[in-house]
Amino acid sequence: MKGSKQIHRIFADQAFTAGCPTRTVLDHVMSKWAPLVIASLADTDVLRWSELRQRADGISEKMLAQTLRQLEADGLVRREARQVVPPHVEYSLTSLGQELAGHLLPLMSWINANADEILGS
Amino acid sequence: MKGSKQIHRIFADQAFTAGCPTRTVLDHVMSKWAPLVIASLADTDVLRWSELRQRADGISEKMLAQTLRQLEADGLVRREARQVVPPHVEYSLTSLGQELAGHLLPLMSWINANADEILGS
DNA sequence: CAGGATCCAGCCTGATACTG
DNA sequence: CAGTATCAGGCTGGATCCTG
Repeated sequence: MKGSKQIHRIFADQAFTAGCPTRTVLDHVMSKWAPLVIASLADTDVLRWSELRQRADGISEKMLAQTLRQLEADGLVRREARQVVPPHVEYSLTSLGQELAGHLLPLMSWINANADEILGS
Repeated sequence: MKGSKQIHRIFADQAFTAGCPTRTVLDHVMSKWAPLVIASLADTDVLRWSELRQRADGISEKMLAQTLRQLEADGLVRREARQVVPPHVEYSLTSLGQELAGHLLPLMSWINANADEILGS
């Protein structure tokens, strides 16, 4: 038998084939801005719209809205709006989102540690 | 002091600001196809072009070429071509690429395990 | 403050053809 | 087998303006 030395058998069943649910979620999580939003919320627990715009440096309002709505629909981010004037909306991670962040943050830390070497080669 | 309960301080220095090297690497690693290519190589050690096309289900030849060249330039993937007819080219992860895969595979495993719950909500 | 609506540029994809 | 070249089309993402 060949290639059985790895622990993580990612492509075992029908995972990560085109159109598969796993692929859909992968595209959501690996989208351009989702990692930054999730990491920001993991870092600070609760953030408002304007704070998220600063953390995810360079994001447009459109993409912040789109990313937040997507993450909320996926049950990864919780949105709480207080009915006041001016509006006050708070975003935070759900427990599922925190689980995800537990895997995402180490990856981003590694990128942070190795970015210069990667681009320097 | 606020927000000091997390271990991973992702946004500590100037990391992940727009145009920063960390952001560039993040975009490479989190691109649409790079995760699938890296996971495929982590799974099977050595793969040829046609095998990679099957693993990264749905990828076009153009994007496979682009993704492989990017990963090779970043020092994450090694390309070895034997000068024979017909051509025989092998792709594998560098040690740096294997390090990355070590963080990427758990994330993808988690996605595989939770995809249905995420999309079902 | 927290978005929604709109328009436009660029990237991605798909198809096809060609090369060593 | 392992790609490169080209072109058309659709979709994503960005910039700007507008609203409760």
